Formats: sequence, C-alpha cells, structure tokens
Amino acid sequence: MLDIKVIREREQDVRRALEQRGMGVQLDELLALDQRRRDLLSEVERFKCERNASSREIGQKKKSGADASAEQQAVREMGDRIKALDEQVREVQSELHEKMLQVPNIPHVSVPVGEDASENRYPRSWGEPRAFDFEPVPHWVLGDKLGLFDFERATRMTGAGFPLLRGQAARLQRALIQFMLDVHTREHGYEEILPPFLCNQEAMTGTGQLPKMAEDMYYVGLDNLYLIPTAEVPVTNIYREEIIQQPLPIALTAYTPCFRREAGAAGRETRGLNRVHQFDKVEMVKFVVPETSYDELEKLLHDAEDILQRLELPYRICELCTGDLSFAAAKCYDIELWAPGQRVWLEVSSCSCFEDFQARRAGIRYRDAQGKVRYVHTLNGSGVALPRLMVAILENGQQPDGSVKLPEVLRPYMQGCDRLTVPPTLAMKEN
RNA sequence: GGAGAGGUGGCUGAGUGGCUUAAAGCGGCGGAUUGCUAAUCCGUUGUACGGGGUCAACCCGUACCGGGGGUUCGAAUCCCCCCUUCUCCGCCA
Repeated sequence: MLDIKVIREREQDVRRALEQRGMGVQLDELLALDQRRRDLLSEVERFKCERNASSREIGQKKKSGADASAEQQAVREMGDRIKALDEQVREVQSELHEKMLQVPNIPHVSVPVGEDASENRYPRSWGEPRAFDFEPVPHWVLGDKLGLFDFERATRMTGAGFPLLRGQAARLQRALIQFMLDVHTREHGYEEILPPFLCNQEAMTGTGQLPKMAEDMYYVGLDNLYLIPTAEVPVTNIYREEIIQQPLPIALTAYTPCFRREAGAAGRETRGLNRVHQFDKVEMVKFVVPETSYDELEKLLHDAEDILQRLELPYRICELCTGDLSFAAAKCYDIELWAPGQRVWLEVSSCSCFEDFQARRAGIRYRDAQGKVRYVHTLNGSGVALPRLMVAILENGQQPDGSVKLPEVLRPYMQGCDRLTVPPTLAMKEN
C-alpha cells in the first residue's frame, strides 16, 4: 500500500510512476475521498472534545451534589450526532482503504521503463549451454524412460497440473530441497522456517495477494482460508502488526509446497513440469532497514544464483521493466534456466524488493537508531522453485542412453548416487 | 467438540464507572558521579490519525487496555458476540 500522504503531496510523481506500469489508477477519486475523510474527522473530533469536557463538568457537579440533568440531556443529543458522524467516517475510511489496496507499488527509479515482457533487460548470464552431440529431448520424454512422473494417474485423483513424482524423481526432489536449505542456512545466514501452508485473509492482504489475485488462489471456504501460493505469505506475515524488537536485517528461508490456480493460463507451456498447480519451492524472505534494501536485493539475487552455480546450471538474469513488474514489487529480477530439451529459458526465481509496500499493508515496523518507529522494507526471492529446477537438471544432464547425470554437489544428498538410470522393471518392458 | 481460567504499553504487573493524562518495576534513551569490564543517583519514555506551526527536535485535539457491538453524561472497568492462549475431558495421525 502506498502512503496517502505521499499521494497527496507528490501527486504528479505518483501519477507518472503508475502510468509507467500501464495501469490506469483513479488518483482523483482517492484524493477526494481523503479530503472528505479529513473534513469529517475534524468535525467529529470537535464534538468529541466538547463531549469530553462536558462529561467532566457533569462529574464534578454530581460529586458536589448539584443537579446536572439539563447538561446530561444536551450531551446525550450530542452523542447521537457523534454516532452518526462516526458512521460516516467509517464508511469513507473503509472505501478509501479498499481503493488504496488496489493501487500497485511505485517502481524504483532504476527499473527500466517498458510496456511488457518484451522490454525486459538481460544484464548478464552465467555458464555456457552444454554442446550436445545428440539431439536433447524434453524432460517428459526422459521422465517416461526413467519412470519419474505419473501425470495420468495424478489427473485421475486430482486433476491436470498436479504432478506425481515417483522413485528417483521423488528422491531427487527431496535431495534438492535439503541441499538448498543447507546452503541458505549454513552459508548464506538464513534461519530456517517451516510455516503453515494455509493462511487467512489478513495475511494474504498483507503481502498483496488479496484483493487482486483472489481467483489465482485455492480457497477453503468452510474455514475461510487460502492455500499459500508461495511461502512469502506465511513467512512475511510472521511479523504482521508488530514492531520488530530484534536487530535487522532478518533473513528467513522456508521450504513449502505452493498452490496456484493459474487462472487463464490453461494450455500455455503446460506440458510436463513447466507450469503446474502445485509445486515445491524454497523461498528466502528478508526484513531490512530502508537504507539497505537495494543492497540486500543484490545479495538475495546472489544467494539464489549461488544455488544454480553449485548445480552447474547455465542461467541468465532478467531485469523486469515497469510494465512487467508484479503488483507489489518496486523492483524485480528473474532468474531463467536454460532447458536444452525444449530450447527455452524457464523462470526459476523471482527476487523482489517491495520497499515498505507490504510492511505498510501488514503493519511491520521497527525502531530506528533514534527510537522512531518506521516501516521495514521487505524482500523475497525463490531460492529456488523445484519443478523447473528439476526440468533443467534432467534436460541438461541427459545422456544419449536416456539416463541423467546429476550435479556433483548432490551426491551426498543422493547416498552417493550420481545419475538417474532406467529402473529394471521399465528396462524389462522395453526389451 | 465440552468445561474452566486468562488476554493491559518493548517486557513483568496493578487497576470493579469520573484526579488513570494507565500505578510501580524492568528495559531503552539522556545526564551526573566514580580509577576499573560495573554500580549509584537524577531526568525522560507508546502508536495511529486530524489540525496548527519558523514544516523540525514543537503545540493542540481524537482514538487505542485481544477484536467487534451495547449500556452510560462518561467505560481498561458493566453487558453481549467473536478470536486467541493455558489446563482438564473427548476425538484423532
């Protein structure tokens, strides 16, 4: 959420910044509501001041035994007016609040201006795509050979887009989670969190999923809870409505499943594990003082990159332009892995700085050196998402015989196993 | 799911209708003093919103004692509903 005072005082700047996002925002309406709210507040507070004074007088009079029934009558009538005005204030306030929740964050000055993804920048990349002396195949072909996935049966029990991993794939996924958490906790200084996988409406509003993304989430109506689309939600909301007492920055990492309805995405790049409704992810979340947030964003990005470098997977960094930036972000880098079997780049991480946008919604504050209460800056990034990481490992590590050579660094996590091979049961079927 | 007991500031903890502007202590911040890794003494101490202002380190007002309603001239205090924590019982991986 933006600060209404900032909108009031720097209307033109805000207007320009939001236009760069390609979103029409009704600032006039917001400012009119704000004016109305302030007028009403002035009025009702004047009455309340008067009532407080009169009540004190009545108390004095009664104590000294005098009659105060005339005054009581007057104050009672004033009370009716106050009640009516309070009601109006509440209405205007909640309407303003609803509207404010719909306004996206202002992009940071360093964000390239552009209309859509075609104007994103690619400042750098890491690693050389492997040169194949045979034709690399997509991961779903490898999956068939190695018995990794069972999409058909998963569809029967749940529906399309809910992957079922078997045998070596399930174990590899578990190994990857363990590996990433170990690197983040032991070497990057994050505290490991295992949060709830369902959150309430307040938490979802705090990080910005609600109200705009409601139809992208799974909702459990009976209990009024949402399945988390990312660990960002429960982990960022750890400090909701708090003044954080411990020193900043705070760096947290969490493994969770993620649930996304992906409304409107049906049929697009949905083959295999490319885009699914349920997936696992290791997430990083930071709470920092405002002065350091963009340095922290670079560090966060490097922490995610470090995972991919250790896994020896070539990637490129994408700097999102204003038109492609998500609702709550002020700046965002994506990391894209090369998938040689499909000849596409797949997004495995999104590292964002939200400045005080989420903190303001969620009421997350700290005390600065002078003891003043201020909003923290929040950041988060995937470190990283599992399905597409799995895709890249499979497609990059594939051998002519259909087996998959695993990154060296995973060996301790795979009981020394260094490749995925055709299981005996499947091999027999082929012969 | 049932019964009982709780929820007060950064923390501990008083407070059963108006001198509560939330006591006291701890912690924090500022100062004084002291030859020793500290003690002692003094002062200070919340948040949000609105208004004013030499637009700041200030002043005025309003609200805030888990959340929401109600009673009252006046509510931390009385009443109702909800949330939540703890204990016991039931159910259960």
